[in-house]
Amino acid sequence: MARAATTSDVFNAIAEPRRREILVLLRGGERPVTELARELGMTQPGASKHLRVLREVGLVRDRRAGKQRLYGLEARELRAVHEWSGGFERFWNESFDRLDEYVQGLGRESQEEQ
Amino acid sequence: MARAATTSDVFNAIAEPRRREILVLLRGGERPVTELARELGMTQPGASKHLRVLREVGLVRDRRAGKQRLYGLEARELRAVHEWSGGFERFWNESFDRLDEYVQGLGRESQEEQ
DNA sequence: TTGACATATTCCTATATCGGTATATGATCC
DNA sequence: GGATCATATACCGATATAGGAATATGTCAA
Repeated sequence: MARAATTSDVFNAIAEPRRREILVLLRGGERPVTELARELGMTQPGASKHLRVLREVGLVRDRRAGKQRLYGLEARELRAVHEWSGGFERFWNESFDRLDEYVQGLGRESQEEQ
Repeated sequence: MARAATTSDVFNAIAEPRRREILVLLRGGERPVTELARELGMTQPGASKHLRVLREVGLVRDRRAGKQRLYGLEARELRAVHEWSGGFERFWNESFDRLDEYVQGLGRESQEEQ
């Protein structure tokens, strides 16, 4: 078995950095493919292929506007990612607490050294 | 070029569902590989390989405990995921607003049909 | 219809999986 | 040391990329 398809999952879709960049750019409003490609320094086919993945997982919607096709954000699915990662909030706070203890421990040690 | 390494990024590491399951399990406390494998219905080498990825991106730490090696959560890096996805919060709310408008639009249409 | 512009798809190659099986490494205890 | 338990690694196969180049599809306008 190989890695799961990028279109199988929002988590897989946003694993690719360029796709995350696209999503961030789209926060600034709808855009055609060529503009996205230009702003991100990639080829038009490259951008098109990433947008296809994003569309298949529902992170992006498209609509025709004359000769162009405008892509826009459809962020609903990102909520799942936010909530899943939020389920670990108390653990990263815990980590920081442990870090604090560690730093205090260092402080005590340096006092003992003197 | 192929897909980026799973160890290149927290986003890539958590793209794999089994790895997300492992992280969730570890919220219940440290565990040895064999127990994780048993609880998730996968082989021991399978679990080991996933844990290696998680360790390389810093989502998991390990410590020896006698004959066993205990794996524990290191959730700090998940904060980045939470914050990144949180940057889209106002957009998924917007999406719901648009959905409301859409539903109201449907309502108007059905009234017009009568 | 033809031309021009915008976008999508196809074909290609190199690469990095994921899962399974077999095996190697490591630690503990006698 | 040797046996045993716990874990990691190596090897294999099938598969799904991501990017680049070339090309196909689609849309508008005259």
